[in-house]
Amino acid sequence: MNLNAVARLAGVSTATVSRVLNNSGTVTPRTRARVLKAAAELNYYPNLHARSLAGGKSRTLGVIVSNIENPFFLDIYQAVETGAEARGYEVVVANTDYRPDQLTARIRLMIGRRVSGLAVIVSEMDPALIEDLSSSGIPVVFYDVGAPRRNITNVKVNYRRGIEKMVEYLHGMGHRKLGFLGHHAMLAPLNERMRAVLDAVESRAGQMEVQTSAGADTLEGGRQAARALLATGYRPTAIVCVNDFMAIGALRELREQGIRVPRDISVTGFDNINLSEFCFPALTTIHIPRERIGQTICDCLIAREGDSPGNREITIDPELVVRDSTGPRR
Amino acid sequence: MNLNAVARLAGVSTATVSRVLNNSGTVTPRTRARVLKAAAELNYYPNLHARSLAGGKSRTLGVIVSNIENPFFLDIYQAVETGAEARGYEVVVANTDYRPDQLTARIRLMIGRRVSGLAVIVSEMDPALIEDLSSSGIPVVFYDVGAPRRNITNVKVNYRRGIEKMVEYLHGMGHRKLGFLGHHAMLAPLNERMRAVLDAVESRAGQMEVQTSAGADTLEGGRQAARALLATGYRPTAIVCVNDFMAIGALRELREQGIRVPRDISVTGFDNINLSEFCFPALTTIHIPRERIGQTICDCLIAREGDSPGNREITIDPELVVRDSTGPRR
DNA sequence: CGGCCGGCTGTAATCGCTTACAATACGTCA
DNA sequence: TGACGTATTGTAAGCGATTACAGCCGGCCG
Repeated sequence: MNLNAVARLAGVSTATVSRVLNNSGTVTPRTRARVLKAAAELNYYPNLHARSLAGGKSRTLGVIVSNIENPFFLDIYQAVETGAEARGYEVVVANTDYRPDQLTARIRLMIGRRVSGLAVIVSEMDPALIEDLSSSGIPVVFYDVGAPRRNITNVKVNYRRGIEKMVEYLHGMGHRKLGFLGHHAMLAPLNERMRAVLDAVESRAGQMEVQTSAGADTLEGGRQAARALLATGYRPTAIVCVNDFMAIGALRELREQGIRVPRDISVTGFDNINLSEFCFPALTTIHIPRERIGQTICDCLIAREGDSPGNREITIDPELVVRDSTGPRR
Repeated sequence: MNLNAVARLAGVSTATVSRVLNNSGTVTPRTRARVLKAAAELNYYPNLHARSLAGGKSRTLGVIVSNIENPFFLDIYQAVETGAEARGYEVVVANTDYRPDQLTARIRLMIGRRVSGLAVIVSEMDPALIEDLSSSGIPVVFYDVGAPRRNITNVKVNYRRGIEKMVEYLHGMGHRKLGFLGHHAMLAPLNERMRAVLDAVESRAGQMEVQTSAGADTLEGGRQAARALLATGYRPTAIVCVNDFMAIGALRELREQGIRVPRDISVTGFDNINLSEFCFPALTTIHIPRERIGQTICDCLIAREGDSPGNREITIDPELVVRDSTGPRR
């Protein structure tokens, strides 16, 4: 079932069929109707591969995330999708599970698909890959990693600032012994987020201390990280989690150990995913505007005529949201 | 950056390059090395559109879901992804938000992409679309809707049975006044799930009664549906939710109204998503084996040589999982 | 020494579409 | 009536791969 078949049935040339189907050029209403009728009759759907091959553009955006199970990433994907749809673009999403080899494979795949723009929302990036992408020429947005280049825009969240607000808040509530729960992808000692916590604590040296623990970036991972932390015998009065998703896992572990939150231990998240309001107790967290990030990504990737893509850096300043999972030290 | 460029740089023909890149045919180790070097040097990534066009196959599976925000759908998608990856296939996912027009558009898109298989995991289907898909000839799996055809397989969960188990369990716990929380896509009076509840209650006529309420298939939707139900003045002793996701929303509403679960009201979910163990109280629910469903879908869509696709119906019998959100009536 | 065979490469058709350019038709105006 | 501009349609050259088929070359056998 191809253009040719439709053309034959309608008694016109393929060019005309193409024009009708794309609303381009000029076509008599009569012919247009004939063509549409033929297409419908044959149950014809244009081959999009052929279309992008011939047209040289795919009208498709790629989104690569570390863990689509974590609502934070899902929200960003959905925001991009919304923006893309409004502009007549498709979105394809891929997951890396924090695995560097997967990241490489996914990026290859996206380049192979000749996406017209690519958003890479992952925690760590091999510089070689950045180089690859940069030289590929397609507009790229990196989230939270890398530096602007010709065709590369960076969206950064000021995590450091967010963590500082959080630690300051906890300090103000009298907390001095902290726990920090991260996920494995953050084990790298120079990880931005972990560093931010350590630095924030160190800047109040002598007053505060912190111990860290890690698990997978899942509910269960958060639970296990909490369990591991407590199993060491360390007794923090507040546990800072790298994100809300893991915090919810931690909440469960504490609940099952009979530790009351926030009475015995305060718990904080990060991201302010919807779920953070629906868990019990509702999480104190840091708000990251995922919707805005998604829009920004679209704006950068789908550059309007004459707009040059890339070479910008956009920073987002996160805000503290206090709910029920934190309270004064007792 | 195309095959031709690589061929020229390597001093061979495009056919040879193609053979090297696909590990097909026979190529001297020396030439192979030259080609690979040239490809690497040029930063060459094959154009997948051209590839599927020429090859006539896309090695891509499509998955269409109603609401990817609901972990139930996400889990199925991920399971399909896992199975597909193991077989060297890609997966593209699309969301309908329960909108029939979106469903049509997404199916068109998938056909346009010439996916080699399509899984449609949505609640309602226009028969015309089924017809369309059937005649398109691509292997299709419908979840929970439609009937087997030449190239169509059906995976069905015996909801009726699941709901019956649930109602029976609640009845056994002494509950007589039920509430049912659904989502809007189920408002259609002949909806399978709602009917199952009504039937289960009616079969115990005179003893049990039920009132229903609906919201969006989101956390907030569950909360609002719960609020709406209670706002009518109706006081059920147990609330049955159409799925876990909405149940978690309902839990929040009850908590905020000072209604204790399960002391004052029991709450049940459906699906047994991971979250159902992590919310508070942990949900009594019905287990739907998402992983197995995903595998089954892969098995059906990626038929081995000589295997004829479609024309089967697979039924899954769900199981009751009792946790902390339900208890005896008081 | 000629013919044949098998391993390696190259040539060119093909996939289904877009699009620049050519061709045709038709109405208008002098 | 003939020239001409405009609106509509057709012709055919790509887009970047795959792949059937043909060609070439060296070795082996009779």
